[in-house]
Amino acid sequence: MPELPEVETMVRGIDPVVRGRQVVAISECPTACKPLTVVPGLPEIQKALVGQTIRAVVRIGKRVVWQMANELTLAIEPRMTGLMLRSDPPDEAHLRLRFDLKLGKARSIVWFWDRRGLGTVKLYQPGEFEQTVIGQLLGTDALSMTASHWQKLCAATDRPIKVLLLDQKRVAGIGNLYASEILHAAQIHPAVPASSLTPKQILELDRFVRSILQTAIEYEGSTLGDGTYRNALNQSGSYQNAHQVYARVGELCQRCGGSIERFVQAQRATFFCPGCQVIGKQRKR
DNA sequence: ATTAATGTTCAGAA
DNA sequence: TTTCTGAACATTAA
Repeated sequence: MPELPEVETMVRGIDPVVRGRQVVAISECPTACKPLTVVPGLPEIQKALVGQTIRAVVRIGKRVVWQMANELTLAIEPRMTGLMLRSDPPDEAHLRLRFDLKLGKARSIVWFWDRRGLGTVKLYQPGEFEQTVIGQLLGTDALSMTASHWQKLCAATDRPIKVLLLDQKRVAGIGNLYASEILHAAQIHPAVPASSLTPKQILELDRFVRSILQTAIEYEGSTLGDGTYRNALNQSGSYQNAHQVYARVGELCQRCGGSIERFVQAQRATFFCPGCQVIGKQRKR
């Protein structure tokens, strides 16, 4: 679930107890059901990071990234259910990693908690993260996109616009939930080929990508029905209350009164309003 | 009690 | 080269 707003909230939440601190210990949690993916391996990460200082914590796409003073990079990818916490976790059973940090006499503990265990923690050598992840796996950050960049991306493919929004190699940060919300705000049908968007729709897309993601950050993300997502203090986000279409099948569109529908695209649930997100609308005048 | 579905990513196949 | 499929896992709803 964690998409750009949720990961940004995690980064901001742990920053006060991570940035500028020294790593005292990194340990596996004995209660964890199964180990998660740690690359190259926990012993190697411990050896490389213990005693080192964390220069900064930043969000890169949907990853929480620790930039170490010695130029190493630790990238934590929450995937479906991972959380970074600086307080008591939702439960003890799904704690995966514990980071003990210090600044002078001040000590802090940061947890990586992950219910499904699909998250990953990877250590990168100097320059490696920039080259392999930023350079090869991720496109421009969604908050840094421009209308002309959207124009180029959309013109280059006939894939449905919603599928394009989810392609991290093209645009980094947008996930399944916000893709539906953004397209509803921009009044674009999720299934239209990206190449068929009108100039006006490109401008609307550009505008709402930013405004929806920024608002969702202000609301500290979306905590869905199962309550999995929490901020760094184990509190729910509140952007779910602002959702217009996501998981609202059968409810009435607040813009046009249409009944929200769901369909499957690229094996993912898509939500939209058939009343104001119409295929071919761009051809009318 | 099985089966389907859930927010993400990517290796491998088409 | 680009795009699609299935698998990784735990939990809940049907």
